[in-house]
Amino acid sequence: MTDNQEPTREQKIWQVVAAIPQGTVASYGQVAAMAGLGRQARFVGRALGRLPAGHDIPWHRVLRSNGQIAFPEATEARRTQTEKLRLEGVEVNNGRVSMRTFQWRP
DNA sequence: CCCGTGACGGACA
DNA sequence: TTGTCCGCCACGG
Repeated sequence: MTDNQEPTREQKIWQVVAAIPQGTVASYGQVAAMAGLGRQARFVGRALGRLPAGHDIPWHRVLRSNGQIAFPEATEARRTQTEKLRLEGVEVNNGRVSMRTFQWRP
Protein backbone atom coordinates (compact mmCIF):
# COMPACT_ATOMS: atom_id res chain seq x y z
CA MET A 1 0.00 0.00 0.00
CA THR A 2 2.40 2.80 -0.79
CA ASP A 3 1.85 4.01 2.74
CA ASN A 4 4.57 5.95 4.33
CA GLN A 5 5.68 3.99 7.34
CA GLU A 6 7.35 7.00 8.81
CA PRO A 7 5.03 8.48 11.38
CA THR A 8 3.86 11.94 10.54
CA ARG A 9 4.57 14.79 12.91
CA GLU A 10 0.97 14.74 13.90
CA GLN A 11 1.17 11.13 14.96
CA LYS A 12 4.29 11.82 16.98
CA ILE A 13 2.49 14.60 18.73
CA TRP A 14 -0.49 12.40 19.43
CA GLN A 15 1.77 9.77 20.87
CA VAL A 16 3.42 12.24 23.20
CA VAL A 17 0.09 13.60 24.33
CA ALA A 18 -1.17 10.09 24.94
CA ALA A 19 1.81 9.57 27.24
CA ILE A 20 0.84 12.38 29.57
CA PRO A 21 -0.20 10.78 32.87
CA GLN A 22 -3.62 11.37 34.27
CA GLY A 23 -3.80 14.25 36.69
CA THR A 24 -0.93 16.10 35.04
CA VAL A 25 -0.67 18.50 32.14
CA ALA A 26 1.88 19.72 29.62
CA SER A 27 2.22 22.86 27.55
CA TYR A 28 2.12 22.95 23.77
CA GLY A 29 5.78 23.85 23.77
CA GLN A 30 6.61 20.94 26.03
CA VAL A 31 4.78 18.53 23.77
CA ALA A 32 6.57 19.92 20.73
CA ALA A 33 9.94 19.50 22.41
CA MET A 34 9.14 16.00 23.62
CA ALA A 35 8.08 15.02 20.13
CA GLY A 36 11.44 16.24 18.89
CA LEU A 37 9.89 19.08 16.96
CA GLY A 38 11.73 21.90 18.66
CA ARG A 39 9.68 25.06 18.95
CA GLN A 40 6.75 24.12 16.81
CA ALA A 41 4.30 24.77 19.58
CA ARG A 42 1.83 26.09 17.07
CA PHE A 43 1.92 22.91 15.08
CA VAL A 44 0.91 20.99 18.19
CA GLY A 45 -2.29 22.95 18.47
CA ARG A 46 -3.01 22.37 14.84
CA ALA A 47 -2.30 18.66 15.16
CA LEU A 48 -4.73 18.37 18.04
CA GLY A 49 -7.30 20.18 15.96
CA ARG A 50 -6.91 17.48 13.36
CA LEU A 51 -7.49 14.59 15.70
CA PRO A 52 -9.52 11.84 14.03
CA ALA A 53 -12.90 10.88 15.36
CA GLY A 54 -12.93 8.15 17.95
CA HIS A 55 -9.43 8.93 19.20
CA ASP A 56 -8.44 8.32 22.78
CA ILE A 57 -5.97 11.14 23.02
CA PRO A 58 -6.16 13.15 26.25
CA TRP A 59 -5.97 16.46 24.44
CA HIS A 60 -7.38 18.24 27.48
CA ARG A 61 -4.05 17.79 29.28
CA VAL A 62 -2.36 20.22 26.92
CA LEU A 63 -2.32 23.86 27.96
CA ARG A 64 -0.45 27.04 27.20
CA SER A 65 2.96 27.62 28.73
CA ASN A 66 1.43 29.88 31.35
CA GLY A 67 -0.98 27.18 32.47
CA GLN A 68 -3.95 28.76 30.81
CA ILE A 69 -6.44 26.93 28.65
CA ALA A 70 -6.03 27.79 25.00
CA PHE A 71 -9.70 28.24 24.17
CA PRO A 72 -11.64 31.47 24.66
CA GLU A 73 -14.10 31.57 27.53
CA ALA A 74 -17.24 31.51 25.48
CA THR A 75 -16.36 28.23 23.80
CA GLU A 76 -17.78 24.83 24.52
CA ALA A 77 -14.36 23.26 24.18
CA ARG A 78 -13.05 25.36 27.01
CA ARG A 79 -15.75 24.18 29.35
CA THR A 80 -15.23 20.59 28.30
CA GLN A 81 -11.51 20.78 28.89
CA THR A 82 -11.94 22.36 32.28
CA GLU A 83 -14.37 19.70 33.35
CA LYS A 84 -12.15 16.86 32.17
CA LEU A 85 -9.19 18.26 34.06
CA ARG A 86 -11.21 18.62 37.24
CA LEU A 87 -12.38 15.05 36.95
CA GLU A 88 -8.73 14.05 37.01
CA GLY A 89 -8.05 16.05 40.12
CA VAL A 90 -6.45 18.99 38.37
CA GLU A 91 -7.37 22.26 39.98
CA VAL A 92 -8.58 24.86 37.51
CA ASN A 93 -9.20 28.45 38.53
CA ASN A 94 -10.59 30.90 36.03
CA GLY A 95 -9.34 28.90 33.09
CA ARG A 96 -5.93 28.50 34.61
CA VAL A 97 -3.99 25.63 36.16
CA SER A 98 -1.33 25.71 38.83
CA MET A 99 2.16 25.41 37.41
CA ARG A 100 2.90 22.68 39.93
CA THR A 101 0.79 20.39 37.87
CA PHE A 102 3.48 20.51 35.23
CA GLN A 103 5.66 18.26 37.31
CA TRP A 104 5.43 15.13 35.23
CA ARG A 105 8.46 13.12 34.27
CA PRO A 106 9.05 11.02 31.19
C1' DC B 1 5.57 29.31 -5.90
C1' DC B 2 3.64 32.90 -2.84
C1' DC B 3 0.69 34.21 0.94
C1' DG B 4 -2.24 33.95 5.02
C1' DT B 5 -3.16 31.42 9.06
C1' DG B 6 -2.77 29.27 13.66
C1' DA B 7 -5.85 24.93 20.40
C1' DC B 8 1.91 29.00 20.68
C1' DG B 9 5.96 31.26 23.22
C1' DG B 10 8.71 34.69 24.94
C1' DA B 11 10.12 39.57 25.36
C1' DC B 12 8.75 44.13 26.41
C1' DA B 13 5.89 48.34 27.92
C1' DT C 1 -0.97 42.42 36.37
C1' DT C 2 -2.62 42.73 31.31
C1' DG C 3 -1.92 43.80 26.42
C1' DT C 4 1.01 44.19 22.18
C1' DC C 5 4.60 42.65 18.99
C1' DC C 6 7.57 39.50 16.75
C1' DG C 7 9.42 34.92 15.68
C1' DC C 8 8.63 29.76 14.25
C1' DC C 9 7.14 26.68 10.70
C1' DA C 10 4.00 23.35 8.51
C1' DC C 11 -0.08 23.47 5.71
C1' DG C 12 -3.92 24.93 2.66
C1' DG C 13 -5.60 27.78 -1.06
